[in-house]
Amino acid sequence: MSSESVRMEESWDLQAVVRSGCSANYQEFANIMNNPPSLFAPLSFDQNELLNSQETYETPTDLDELDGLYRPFYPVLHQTLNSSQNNILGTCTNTTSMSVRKEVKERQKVQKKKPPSEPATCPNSSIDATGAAKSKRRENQHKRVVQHVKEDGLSSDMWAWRKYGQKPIKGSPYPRSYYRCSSLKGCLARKQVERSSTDPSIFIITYTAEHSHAHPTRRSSLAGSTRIKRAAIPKGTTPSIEPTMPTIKDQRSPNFDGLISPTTPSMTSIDDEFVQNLSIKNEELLDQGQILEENESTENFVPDIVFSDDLFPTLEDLEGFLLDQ
DNA sequence: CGGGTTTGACCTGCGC
DNA sequence: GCGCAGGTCAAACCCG
Repeated sequence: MSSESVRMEESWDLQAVVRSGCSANYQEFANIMNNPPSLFAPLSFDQNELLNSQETYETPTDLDELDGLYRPFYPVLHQTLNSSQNNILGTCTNTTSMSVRKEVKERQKVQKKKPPSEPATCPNSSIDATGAAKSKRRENQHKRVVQHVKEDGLSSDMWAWRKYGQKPIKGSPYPRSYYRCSSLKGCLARKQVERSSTDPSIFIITYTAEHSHAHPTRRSSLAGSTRIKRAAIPKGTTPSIEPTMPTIKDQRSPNFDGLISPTTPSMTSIDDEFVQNLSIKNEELLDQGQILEENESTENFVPDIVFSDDLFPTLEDLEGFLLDQ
């Protein structure tokens, strides 16, 4: 990533702080400014942390419990993609830093302070027609899958998302962005993306509700979906947020330029192109020496899926595995 | 013209 | 009941 893009990102984050007026810790923020996150740090999960956490921190590693819940949010490739972007050549990482751990713990504290609520029994669930919408809203909030990813993992989900809002979050210098599924009108799937306040190199993605449709089949099948657009910026204003990335390559965000992502908003099935792009990206990462650095602590880390040459000596093997999922 | 982002306003739940 | 914070809406705008 270029220094220019770093500056751009920094300035947008700063604007987010200034404009939102939230109580940012400026010393901490200054530290962040002085130590910009590595964009190519490996994508990761902290397995134990996520396993230990409560309902709002479900993760793909808790597969037994989560499977039914998790699948609707992710295409078959989700887990493998995350792993592959990260570990495709057999590198495992304990991704989540201690600071993120701390953040999670603190959030858990907040959660515990709240009276326990049964996910199945929504307080608003037995009311009138207007209450139905509220009820659904609340219910959606119970179905959450939280994921921590590094920046280069942000493009790893294959649904098409449309941003519909952004809010400054108390206690965090970074705003939270809200996305809804744009593949099909009426789809309730939601996605929130926010940067970790304690480890800016990590993004916290929260999926809520379920997709009410199957994946669009191929990118070419969705009219307009592959168009790359620049965000509309009203006259007299400047972008106030970090370059939000999720599935749409944002042309204002140079750090995504030149990166061949295995996914695009509407790309939802495994095909030759996907496998090829996966391979290309991996080679790029290798060339740039961006595969996992060994100095990350690996304590508590249990890899979910490890990709290696032994497991998948050829792309056909990998593709076959992915198709089986 | 369709589909994307931005952003202020509004709605809702929750804690005090 | 009030205020805060999070989530959503919708108008304005942009781009191909």
